[in-house]
Amino acid sequence: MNIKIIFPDKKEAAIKPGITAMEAISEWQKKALDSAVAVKVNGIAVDLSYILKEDSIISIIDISSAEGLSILRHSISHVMAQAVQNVFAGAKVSIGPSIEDGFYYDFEYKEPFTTDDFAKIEKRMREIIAADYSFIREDLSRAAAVKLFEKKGENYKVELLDDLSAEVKVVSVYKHDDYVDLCRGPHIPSTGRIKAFKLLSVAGAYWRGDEKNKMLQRIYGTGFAEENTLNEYLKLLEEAKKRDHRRLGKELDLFQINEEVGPGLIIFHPKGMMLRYIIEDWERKEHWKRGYEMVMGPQILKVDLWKKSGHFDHYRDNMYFTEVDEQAYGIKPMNCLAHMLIYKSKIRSYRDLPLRYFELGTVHRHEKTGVLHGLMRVRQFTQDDAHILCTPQQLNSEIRAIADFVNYAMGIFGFEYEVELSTRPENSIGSDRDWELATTALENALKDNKTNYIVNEGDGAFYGPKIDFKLKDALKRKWQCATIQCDFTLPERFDLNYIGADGERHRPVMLHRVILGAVERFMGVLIEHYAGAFPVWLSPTQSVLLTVTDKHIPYAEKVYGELIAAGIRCEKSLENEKLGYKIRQAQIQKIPFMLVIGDKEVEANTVSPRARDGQNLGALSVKEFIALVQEMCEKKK
RNA sequence: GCCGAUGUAGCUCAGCCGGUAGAGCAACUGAUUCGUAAUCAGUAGGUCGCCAGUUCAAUUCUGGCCAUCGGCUCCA
Repeated sequence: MNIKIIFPDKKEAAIKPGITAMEAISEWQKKALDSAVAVKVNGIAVDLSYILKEDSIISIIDISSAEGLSILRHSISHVMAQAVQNVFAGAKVSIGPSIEDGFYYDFEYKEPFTTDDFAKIEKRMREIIAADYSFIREDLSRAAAVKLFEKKGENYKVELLDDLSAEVKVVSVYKHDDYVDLCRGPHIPSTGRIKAFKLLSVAGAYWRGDEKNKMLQRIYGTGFAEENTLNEYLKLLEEAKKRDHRRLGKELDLFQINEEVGPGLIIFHPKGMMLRYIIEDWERKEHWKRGYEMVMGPQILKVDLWKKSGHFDHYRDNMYFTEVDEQAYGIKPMNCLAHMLIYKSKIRSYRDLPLRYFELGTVHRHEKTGVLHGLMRVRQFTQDDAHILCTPQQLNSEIRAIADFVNYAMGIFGFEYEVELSTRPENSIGSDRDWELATTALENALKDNKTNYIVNEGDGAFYGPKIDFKLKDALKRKWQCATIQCDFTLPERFDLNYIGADGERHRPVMLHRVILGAVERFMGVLIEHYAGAFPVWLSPTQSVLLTVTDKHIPYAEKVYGELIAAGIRCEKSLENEKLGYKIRQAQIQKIPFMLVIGDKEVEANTVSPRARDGQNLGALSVKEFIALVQEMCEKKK
């Protein structure tokens, strides 16, 4: 009995069962095999050597697809694991998946690996690739697999096998040369198919991502179909480094982090502070437009209040404490407490709700040393924080309005973002029912707004579930900025009430939310997003006056006076240098407009703006230039 | 906090097997007065992250600490 095979072009073939997918494809379109790394049979990814036993719809997994590249990288990780074991006898393997831009493999070994070892490992990898070993899949009973890896002393693999659910009776292993790995596959047909790879870095990583477990050594690498795409990627990494906000922060004189002051504490220089002021100023107005009221709480609050809120029990490790007049105080790590006390200062009616309290609130959190990172992860930061107190009925529209606000704000800056819904964590307060209500409220709002999101189980705050909005930095690392957290618990703990239409007391719900998140982090992402070349409305310096010779200084001073009087942020470059030099300096500082001032301009009473992109705007009167900049600010350009 | 790497002039980086340090840019001084990405010459600038130890002698070797970088864990 023949079986029916349907190829990607819908062509059908009747073949004898028992031939491999590769053979079947070869009959269909031999050329397709040149760039095929694996194949999908009835929607399931398998090796090209997969034996066809039943009617099958076949599609090719090509190296040019994301899936194909991922399979290639996974195979490279196996080759690397073998190479590491060959070079470092006794190294134990654990897991080695492909990841977004490459792959890694985690090892246990008595000595630390360093990047100096890469040359040796890569050399051995090239030998393995040159030998063109086939990847051979073998299905084993679970017991046989345990025995196999026990014999090899691969206790991490044994642990993985032990933890499989009881229903799993058969597992697969992949072999090439003398290397065997527990693996679902699929893999490329043979090691010789690897054309371009590079090991990138070593790092510690806890076994199974749990800090209670042993720390293994992770080697990161990447691989591509061809040498030139690999080189392009490496070049891209170099380019990304130039966008690093820590580097640009120094080059553009925006901020410093000083060892004498302490880690994770930011000192804003004039230009960084100007950028920050512009962002905050814009944001305040956006809040007023949306019915928020500005408030401000104190920096330190008595410890008893933090006990009442649950922060002392659940957040203490992240808090700083101090003592004043024999009274214990906690330095605020969040802004919500004062906002609740504002709510409580009066009897509230359902007619008053929702109340939206907004505070650019500076908080302190004791972050672990190893996580500090430029502006992105600091110990003192300012949140554009708000707490919305509303009735349960208002919850949906409030959440949706916040999500729209976030979307509007991100649109102003041209950010793409990802949305995650985080559910109840282990160490949390509140009843199951409240968590259920809160989570559903968030989820419904996302659905009503037709937002794509993923669910992050157990990643919520201790008092409630949250919607997180994540932005990416230059190296594609994701940073949480905006967040909406739904909280039934703190209103309970603080006994917040409102009088309903029925004359009875009711409990309001509280939303915690930030739009930009932490101003510091947002600025960090923003700097990388624009690579330091801020649009005119955000640029700390919008224009710089460049004199051709000393004799143009008086006119430049006059223009300067007019520009700053009109609110244009302007600098003077009057030093005795050639114009080319001044332009280069201004270009490096990424200033949007350079105003050239020479004889022509003095005579005609004009300025000649040169845009950052090199474009010459011709002669403009000072008034015209002011209008141009003001219009760009107005339009957020 | 954990694993690894790194720390030399304001910045970017050299400096071998121990004999108290250099380059480019920036700064300063002078000359030049110049039209769209670097004018020339000169000068100055360093407790070699900090603290111990080994040594006749430590930027160099050893230990501890601090900070930074890449990850892990955690997070705005």
